[in-house]
Amino acid sequence: MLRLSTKGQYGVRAMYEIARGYPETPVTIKEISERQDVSVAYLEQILNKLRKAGLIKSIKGPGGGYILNRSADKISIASILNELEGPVALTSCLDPEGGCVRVDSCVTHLLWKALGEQVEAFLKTITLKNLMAGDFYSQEVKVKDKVKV
Amino acid sequence: MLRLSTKGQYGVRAMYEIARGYPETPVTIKEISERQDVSVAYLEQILNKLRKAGLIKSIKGPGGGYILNRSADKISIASILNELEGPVALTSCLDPEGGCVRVDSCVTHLLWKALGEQVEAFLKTITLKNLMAGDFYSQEVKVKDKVKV
DNA sequence: AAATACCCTACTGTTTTTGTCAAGTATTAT
DNA sequence: ATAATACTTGACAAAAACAGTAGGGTATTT
Repeated sequence: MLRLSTKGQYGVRAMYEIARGYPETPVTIKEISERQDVSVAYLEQILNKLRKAGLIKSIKGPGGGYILNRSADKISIASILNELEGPVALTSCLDPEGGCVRVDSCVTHLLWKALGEQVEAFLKTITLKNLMAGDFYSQEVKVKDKVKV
Repeated sequence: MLRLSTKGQYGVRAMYEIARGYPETPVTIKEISERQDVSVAYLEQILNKLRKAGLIKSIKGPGGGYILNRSADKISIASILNELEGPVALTSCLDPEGGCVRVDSCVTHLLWKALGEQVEAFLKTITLKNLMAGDFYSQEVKVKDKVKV
């Protein structure tokens, strides 16, 4: 259950490669493609979104490539996935645009909401820098002491 | 991102209805269908899985229906979702059957693993009883202090 | 002006999801 | 017995989401 799309996975891995070049060396799509074994065309789609979101910037022409727009410790995994897959919304009920017709009567509504918040909180605490260092400080993600309906 | 399938959602809601009848009254599919607005045919599939998993038992014939196999405080949301959607496996990498060809080189492997474990831990702490009471004690789900690769 | 490298949109095959349908089996009440 | 109730099972199909390709375009450097 709860599979992450390849877009999200590849996106994080691509960001990891770009982070490795920061702040000096732009990394080309081709390099990312080879190192992470993802097609250039597919990466183009992914990096485009991340660029538009302001996470990375691109430099055209020879010697160009992609580079982080801010330092690795300021880019969370959550911010990457949010751009590529949208916000965590375990049910259509919880889609940002709303549309839950049963909200009040839906007994599980708050449950999914709490779980979503927990996931989001976790992903926010982990940055690209953490990923590169290979250690995840999971600072006690606490959702809520008690949620009473 | 991370959408839960309707099967999982309906499953939890169906279990909620069945829990309401426990331990006296078997609840029929028809009743669940009406109260939760899910088709009888679809519920049949879902309840069948839950029955085979031993979470509920069925009583045939008039006056029959479904009933919990153990008390509501002994059935976690995790156990329901696990039957209907399989274990949390955010990437194919983490599928129980294995098959990750890159494990060592995959920088994100541990990240997804940690997140999955966090989700699973959260869902395990919440039981049908909690759901019925409407309060989720989220007892500080702590993943790991520090994971060093 | 040639080479490099990003930019953008459309499209398509596959897989998963979300159900429906039809025919069956078991049990109870009369 | 038999009719009514209710669960059981497997096949199937429409629709949505996913994963990725293709092909042309634009900007920059040497």
